[in-house]
Amino acid sequence: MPKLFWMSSIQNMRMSEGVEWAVHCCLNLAWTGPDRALTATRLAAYYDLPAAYLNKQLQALARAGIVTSTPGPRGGFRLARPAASITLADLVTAIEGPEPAFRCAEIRRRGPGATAVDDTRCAVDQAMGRAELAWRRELAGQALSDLMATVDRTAPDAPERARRWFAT
Amino acid sequence: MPKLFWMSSIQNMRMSEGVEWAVHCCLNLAWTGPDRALTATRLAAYYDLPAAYLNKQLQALARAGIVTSTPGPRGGFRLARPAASITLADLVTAIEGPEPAFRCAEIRRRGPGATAVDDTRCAVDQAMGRAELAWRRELAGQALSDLMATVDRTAPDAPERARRWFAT
DNA sequence: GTTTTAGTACTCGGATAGGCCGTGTCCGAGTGCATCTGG
DNA sequence: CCAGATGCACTCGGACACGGCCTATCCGAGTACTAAAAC
Repeated sequence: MPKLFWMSSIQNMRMSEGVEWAVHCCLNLAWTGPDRALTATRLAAYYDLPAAYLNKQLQALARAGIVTSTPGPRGGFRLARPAASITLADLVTAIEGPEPAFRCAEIRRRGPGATAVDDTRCAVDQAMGRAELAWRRELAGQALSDLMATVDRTAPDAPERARRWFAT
Repeated sequence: MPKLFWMSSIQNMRMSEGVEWAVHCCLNLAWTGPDRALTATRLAAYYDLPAAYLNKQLQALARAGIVTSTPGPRGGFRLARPAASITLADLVTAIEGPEPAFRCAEIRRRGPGATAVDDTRCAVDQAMGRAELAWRRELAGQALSDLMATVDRTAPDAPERARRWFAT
């Protein structure tokens, strides 16, 4: 029997799904406004997510200075600054970390083929770095306010519905 | 003792190091030329890498049609087409797979905040898709021949040294 | 009635387990070469 | 000497373990509100 269905190991380089959670949560925080704080539990309930784990992601945002956290009753999270000055690059960096996806292991300096120890940069690393720079640049060009505008255009009732649900 | 050193979980979204291996190996294949095949064992020895695992990566390249493999004595791998028509995007896709790094889980359709089931695309997914498109576009703009030119400029003796080592 | 004070419920915060995928290794199928043998 | 058959060594190819990181969860520290009690 020939092996027709055989999928290679194709699922590498996955971004943490916490990024999607973070962006959606920040949208809700922006719609709610700075006067009211939303708790991790409530945000998790809105999207049917594990509350404790979402809390972990929000903590990362707090450490990055994107949101502020207040403990105790009537506490929760709120945006630390206007939505126009929060970019997708900020959010991705806060969750995924500042490390680039491609890390040059400098294999060119290992084994018999080792090049002389000079200060030249690996050509592969350079090319990959350029690509990743383009990626981050594109992310930095999209602010949270831009996403809000897009949602206002594609699903105009979503913000009001969220506001209403979180108000209760 | 206060915990001064505390790093958050910052190591996400890592690209497989097999990509770096693949690119360097393809460079050597290009320098060697299509007349001679290089075995996985020999390529691994050149960079002091685990031979069997490198073989696995080269198999992925073979499946993608980037290299051709010939079994038996005097067998090995060689480039399937000229270096100018092999882009970094091809290599990354061959190793990492065609799936994008960001996969929208559509959490906006879950829980009480679920939007109506329409055909609109998630705004977050759109923005992330744009960024990843820019990344892939930059990768597609760099061919293997461009990398060879860069190496010729920064380390002019590397190609000849490789040719000589692999010739023995 | 006002002020103080204790209690309580609720929130974030970090430390702690489980599962999946990348990393690494192994052995079998197939091929080309070299050698040996017969003409 | 030459042609054919045989054995062998070498290669890729896919199947099998191990470990690290993401996912998920739990309990403790801290705070604001509530309510009771004393003045």
